[in-house]
Amino acid sequence: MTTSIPISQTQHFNWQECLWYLNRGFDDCIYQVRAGSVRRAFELEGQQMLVDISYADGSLKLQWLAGLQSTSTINHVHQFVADWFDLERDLTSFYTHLQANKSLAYMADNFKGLRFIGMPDLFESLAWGIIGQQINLSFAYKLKRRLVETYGTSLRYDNEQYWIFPSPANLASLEPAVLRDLQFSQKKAEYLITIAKLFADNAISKPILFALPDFLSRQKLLTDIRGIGVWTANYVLMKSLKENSSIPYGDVGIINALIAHSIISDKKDVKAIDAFYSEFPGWESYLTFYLWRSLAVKPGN
DNA sequence: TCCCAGGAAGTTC
DNA sequence: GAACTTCATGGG
Repeated sequence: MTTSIPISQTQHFNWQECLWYLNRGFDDCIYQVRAGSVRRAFELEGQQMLVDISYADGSLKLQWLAGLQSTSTINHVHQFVADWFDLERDLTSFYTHLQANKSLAYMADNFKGLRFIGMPDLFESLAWGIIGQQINLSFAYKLKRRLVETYGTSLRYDNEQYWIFPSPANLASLEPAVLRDLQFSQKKAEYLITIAKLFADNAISKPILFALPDFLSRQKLLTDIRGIGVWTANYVLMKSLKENSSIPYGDVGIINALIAHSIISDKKDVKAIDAFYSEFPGWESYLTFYLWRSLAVKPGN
């Protein structure tokens, strides 16, 4: 059976752009992009599900290939997908800001309809942030795949295997040495296990973060955890909690994109970076995402 | 070989 | 506090 999720502001929605970003040359083990659709497995209350997501007539269509459709599973997956593709955003103001900047105006056309691709699962988002620290993205995706294929769960459908990110409980009891075998550094192994324990003990969760009064208090809760600095905290707040004004300071990708657009000339010029971002109040996270998008090049473009 | 990767923590001055 | 050092390994 198929279910449907409406999209706000469909004039600023381009499904092919979103799919292209998902499939932009990195090997993410957590979903599979096909022609016109993406497939992803979910797990809720011990139930595994597989959903094929496509676009038609102003809404996303979810075809349930496997797993139980109940009120709770449908609600869970719908909320996840709406967050994943930022379906409720109105980009009109963002594009106005882009067009006001000579160097970036092209993005409002070239990337039109690309929604912020989020990571709704907070644990996955934090784990991914830690994995991605200071290593190139190709290697980071390899580490993620090894982690998921060793400690995650999966389901088979139509001769394909669909992986589900390991639960905190499954990682909390590990020794760092077994992650070292997957080529995690000692520190990343320790960080990841520590965070898995915090999740397993319910010391951190989306509701806990959302209950805090503002951005800085959420950031502090995260950076007080060993292994999470400002970069990781702001990355996660942007990708998972949909903070609009989060800038992952120090991000190599952002710096390279700003240099490529002749917006800064020195990676240490924090003042120039802040001045640039101040042109996009409320859209700092989107701007960051579009800068990352600019680093990936479409064949033929 | 050398330098860089979508950093963080610890140490030194 | 700013500036190094260490971690750790793939990729160009």
